[in-house]
Amino acid sequence: MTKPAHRSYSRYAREAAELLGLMIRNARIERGITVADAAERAGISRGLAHRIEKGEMGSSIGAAFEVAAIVGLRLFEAEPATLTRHLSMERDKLTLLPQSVRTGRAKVKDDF
Amino acid sequence: MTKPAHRSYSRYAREAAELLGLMIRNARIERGITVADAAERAGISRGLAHRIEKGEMGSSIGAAFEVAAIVGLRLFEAEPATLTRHLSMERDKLTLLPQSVRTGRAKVKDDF
DNA sequence: CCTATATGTTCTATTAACGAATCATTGGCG
DNA sequence: CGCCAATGATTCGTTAATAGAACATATAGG
Repeated sequence: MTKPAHRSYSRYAREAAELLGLMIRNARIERGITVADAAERAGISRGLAHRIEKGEMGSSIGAAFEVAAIVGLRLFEAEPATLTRHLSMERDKLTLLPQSVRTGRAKVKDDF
Repeated sequence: MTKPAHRSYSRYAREAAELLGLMIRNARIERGITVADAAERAGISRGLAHRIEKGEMGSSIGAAFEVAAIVGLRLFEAEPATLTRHLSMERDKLTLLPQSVRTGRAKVKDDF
C-alpha cells in the first residue's frame, strides 16, 4: 500500500457508520443479548463486535452485517423476503442501464 | 489470528451486502460517474470500489459508506439532515435502555 | 471496423484489521 | 455493601484487506 488506507471520511459516511452501530446496539439490548454472545454467534471476536457498535470505519461489511442479522436488525427492509425482492429489482434496474459510463449522462431509467 | 477472519455468512448478510453494492452501482451510473472517478473521490483504489459494488464482505464499512456518499446514495434516510436527527434519536434511545444486558429481557422501551 | 474508454480480473508488497489476552470500569443483584 | 457479569479499552502477533500495476474484455463512437 502507498496510502494508509485512507483517513478522512465525509461527515455523512461517519454518521452512517455511527448510526448503524447504534441501531445494532439498540437491537441487541432490546433482545437481551450480550456483546460476547452476539459476537460468538456472528463468528467474530468480542472486540470487533464492540468496535462495530462504536461505528468504527475499519470494520468489514461482512462482520457488521452479520451482527446486524444476529440481533435481528433489518437494514434496508422490514423483512428478509422483501430484501430478496429488492435485490432482483436492483439487478433488473442495472440491466436496463448502460453497462459502462461513457460520454455524457447515463440514460435516465424511465422504467414503466 | 486463529481463525481466517470468518468465512460463512448468513444469507441475509450476504444479500444485504449485495444489495448495497447494487444500489451504489445504480446510483453511480445514474449520475454518470465512472468507477475510477468514484474511487478517486472516495480516496480508495478502483479495485476496492469494484469489489464494494460486487458486494464482497471483506470491504471496510468506511470505504463502502464513503463511496455511497460520493455517488449520492442515502442509505438510511432520504436526506443527510434526517440522518443526524436519527442519530441523536438512537443515542437517546440508548440512554433509556439498561447499560448492560443482565439477567432476563431488557426492559421494553415503551417510549411515549 | 477500428479506436478509445470503462469495466472486470489477477498478481504482489505492505499496511492495517482482526483475534486473543489482559486490565479497568460500570452497574445490576443478592 | 460486596460480588460478579458485562462493557470498555488497551497491547501485540498474525493475517487478510488494500493499493497499485498489469492485463483482458466489453462497449460506445467515429
